[in-house]
This record gives sequence, C-alpha cells and structure tokens, in this order.
Amino acid sequence: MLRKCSHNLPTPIALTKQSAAALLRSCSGSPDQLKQLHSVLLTTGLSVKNSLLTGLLVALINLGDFRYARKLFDGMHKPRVFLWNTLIRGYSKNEMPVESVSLYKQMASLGVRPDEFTHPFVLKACSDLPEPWAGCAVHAHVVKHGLEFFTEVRNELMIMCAKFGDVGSADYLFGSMIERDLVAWNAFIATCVQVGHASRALTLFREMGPAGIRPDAVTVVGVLSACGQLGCLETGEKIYEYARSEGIVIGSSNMIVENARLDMYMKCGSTGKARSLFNQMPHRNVITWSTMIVGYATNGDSEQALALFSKMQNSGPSPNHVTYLGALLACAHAGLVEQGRAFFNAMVRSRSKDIQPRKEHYACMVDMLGRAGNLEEAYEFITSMPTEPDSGVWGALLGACAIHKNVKLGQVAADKLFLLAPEVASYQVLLSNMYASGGRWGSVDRLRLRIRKKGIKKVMGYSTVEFNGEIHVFYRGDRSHPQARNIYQKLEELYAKMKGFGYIQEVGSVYHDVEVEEKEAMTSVHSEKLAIAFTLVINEVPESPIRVIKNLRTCEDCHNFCKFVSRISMREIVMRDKSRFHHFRDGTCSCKDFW
DNA sequence: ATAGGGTTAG
Repeated sequence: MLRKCSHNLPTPIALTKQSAAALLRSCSGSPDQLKQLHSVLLTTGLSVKNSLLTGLLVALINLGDFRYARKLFDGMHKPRVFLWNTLIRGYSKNEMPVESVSLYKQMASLGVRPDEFTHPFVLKACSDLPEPWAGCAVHAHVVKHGLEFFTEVRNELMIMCAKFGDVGSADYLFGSMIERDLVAWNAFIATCVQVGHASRALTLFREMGPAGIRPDAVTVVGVLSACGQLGCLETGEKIYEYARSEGIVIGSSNMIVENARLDMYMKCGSTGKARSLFNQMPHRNVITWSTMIVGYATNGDSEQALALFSKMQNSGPSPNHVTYLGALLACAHAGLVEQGRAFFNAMVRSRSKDIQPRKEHYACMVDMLGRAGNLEEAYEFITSMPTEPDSGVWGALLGACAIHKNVKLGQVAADKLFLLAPEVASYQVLLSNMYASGGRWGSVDRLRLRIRKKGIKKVMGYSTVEFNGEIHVFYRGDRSHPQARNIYQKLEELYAKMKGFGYIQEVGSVYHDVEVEEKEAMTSVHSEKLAIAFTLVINEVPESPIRVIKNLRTCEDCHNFCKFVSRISMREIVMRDKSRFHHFRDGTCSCKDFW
C-alpha cells in the first residue's frame, strides 16, 4: 500500500511548509497516504509545527484512523483546545464514547480549559454510555464553566437526560431554553418518541407552527416514528402529505423519511402499503430492507420476510444484526426451527463483527426452541452463551415454559429474573400464572406476597384505537368513554351472536383463584374487546380494518374473541400486542394460534 | 480549521 502511493508524493527536497499544507488539504485519500506524508515531513528537516500536525491529525480523524492520530496527538506539546475538541468529537461520532469521555477527563485533569465547542461532543458521548455517571460529572463541569446557556450544550444535556430516563429534567431543559431553535424542537420530539411518549411528540409538533418554527425533514421523521408507535395510520399519512405539500420533504428524495414512513406502515400493520412504498423507493439501504423484514416478521408474514431476506442476499446491501434478527423472528413465529438454526450458525460463522449473535439473537433462539417444545435444548443453549444471559433471554425461556407448563424449568428462569429484573412485574405474573394453572394456589399466594412486599406494580393493560385523528384509550372494564353505553351494548350483541357460532369463553388465562362467574366478568371486558366494540359502533365501513394497539400481550380468550368477531362482522381485525401482530380475517389469525 | 437534531431490533 505504501509503495503503491509513494510515487504520488513529492520528494523531500521539493517540499516547503506551504506546499506541505496544500498537499495535506488535498490529501483525503487514505490514512496510509497521510501517514507517509507525515514521515516525509519528518525527513525534510522542516520544523513540523503544530499547525501542520493539526491538519494532519484532523485529516486522519476524519478518515477514522484514530490509533495513528492518537499517537501524534500524545506526542504533541500542549495541543490547542481545538485539537482536543476534534479528537473528542471524532471518538464520539465513531461510536467510541469511552475513549471520548476519558480524553475529556484527561483534558480536565491537565487543566486545559474547555470552550463552548467541547461539551456538545463529550455530552453526546456520555449519552452513548450505558450508565449516566460520566454524564452527571460532565454536566457539573458545564455549569462550573458557565457554558450551560449555549443552545448546543443545552440540547445535548437535554438529550442525555432523556436517554437516561430523566424525562423531568429533559422537559425542564427544553422548557427553560432561551433560544428554542428547530434543532431543540427536533431533539425533544425525537427523545419523546424514544422514551415512549409518542403522543407528547405529536402535541409538540402541533405547537411548532404557533411558536414560529417551521418543521423540517428531521421533524417529520420523528413525528412519523411517533405515529408508528401509536399506530396512528391516518395521522401519519396526513402529516406526510402536509410535509409534501409544504415542500418540507420533496418527493421520495430523503431516504430517512421514506424509511420512517415504511416503518410507520409496518407498525400500523399495513404490510401492503409498506410493500408498495418499498417497491417504489428509488434508493434502499440496509435499514430499508431490515425494516421490511422485521416488519413482515412481526406481522406474521414469515414467508415474505424470508423471501425478502434471500432477495437481499442476492441483490441488496449486506444484512446486519438487525436484519438477521428479523430473519430469526420470522423463523420463530413460523416455528421454522431448522431454518432458524441455519441462520444462527451463519451468523456465528460470519467474519463480520457486525453480525455476530448478540443477546437479542440468543433470546430469539431461546424463544424459538422453547416455543417449539425443545425446552431442554433452549436451556442448554442459554448455558452455552459466551456472555452472561440477560433478562430478555431468561424471559424468553420463562415464556416458553409457561406455554408448555413446565414449572420446574420455569422456576429456574424466574429465580434468575427475580435477581436480574426484580422490577418487571410481567415475569412474576407469568410465574404466578404457571402456579395457578397447576393449581398451586399456595405458591401463588406466597409469590403475590413477595411482589407486594417488593412494591412491584403491575402495568395496567390498555388498548388504543385511532379514529378521525384522535386516539381513544380503553382500560379493562372502563366505563369512562362518552360512548360507553353503546360500547357495552355492542359487546352484549356480539356475545349473543358469537355464542350462536359456538364461542365459549376461555377463562384459563386469568389465573385468579376466584369464582368462575367473576373470572368471566373480568375477561369479558378486557380492554381490547372494548376497543373493538367501540370501532364497530363508530365505524361501520365494511372494508376498513379494525386496528387495535395493546400495550401488553393479549390473552387467549381475547384472541378467540377476535376470531369470532372477524367472522361474524366480516371485518378484518389488526391487533398489535406487545410483541407482534395478529391479523384476524374470517375466523382465523395470521399467527396460526402460535404466539 | 471545530458545533447540536433524524430511520431498523429489544
């Protein structure tokens, strides 16, 4: 490599300081070229001053050769703040937050005074770290140096707070901003979506105009993402059309916007709309393909997911770890154990670091094996993991044990989960359900006591439906909706009709040690049933699908209920639960009762 | 010579 480019470089004699600087500016080819230039400079006897070295360093960093850059940097006498900044930024932009933060630490301990450019970089690195402590320390520095009023610094502080779950502080930082510019709005909207406050993001979007800020394409991406999370298809499409008509996005030129749209369609269960958009897109990257594959997999169309995956391997970009997760999900949902194993082995064999199996791939495999009934193999799979299994992996095993009613192995998983994720109620609920289905009421009571002692709160289940751009929320047994009377009347009607078609209420999933009538009463008013009844009341257009989003997983009886309703009302029901979609059509579900 | 915000999985 060195020899190859050596003839492009001038001989040492011809080189002056000016020509060296000019050469450096034009030398954006390869790090090797730059390194050679450096050694040439050293042989010239020219005094290689900081200014020249700085140029060299910047070029190296921009090319991503941090090792050589760092060597140069460490050899420099009192590098200027600008150089510290550049290196800190380089690390943070190239997913090396640890290096970025430790360089900042070094800077601080040497007494180099940071300027207003330093903190946005290092704060970004701090928010990429798994723990918030470094960020807190840097925050203190920001205040110490009196830099917290720079908009850029404030934005990064806000994002960091939001990423570590401190939405209150993020909110405060946004609200108290003196100059709230477009970037601040976009950052806050995006963080709202990331922490799961999608409806807040939509509210913010509506406030932008009155506040005198014109949204741009970045805003649109955030808002489309919010619509996906909420399952608001109508709203999402309206916002996209608005953005087109306002010239905020032009055609399909912005791939990120199109990807966000694609994802929104998939998250709303509209695989058809997603596919036709995909077919029309002028440019597709790995995210485009992954979004499609994951989308198909979660929507229960494993065939399409796997077909696209092989199409991608033939004529698309290289798959990454997310794409493979999509392929594994497709296998897990379709019960294609052999195919799934093959994908997993391909990942292990791959030389690319980017597609080595991660924890979520292991969790997916455990789910797949466990669901197919190979519980022992799933357990062995966990013990063979190169890294410490996390709650996702044990949770997958517990879920499979619940399906196959294997209390013994389920207990093993639950014990791990009690240590790894004591605050997640759903795991304890699963265990409790397993005890209950085995009639072990004593164990159920002991577990309940333990849950109460620890103060673990169950997440309340709810379902949402979008109608005319508004979101309607329902809880179990909820009567607060203005249409409550009509909804319950509709529900009665449905039950009466369904019973004629052979519907029998399945109460097993409730797993409470209460009288049968009471169980039945609770099951019959689950939130998803109310949401469906509501949609039937207000929207009688036969060909429009009923779209319901549920925050937890749906129970067996509701699943059965949906099948019957789809049949007797001739309406398609698209239900997104916590982990996947169910498309009900004419009495059957896309998940083939395998979920 | 350096500035902050955006899309996929869990």
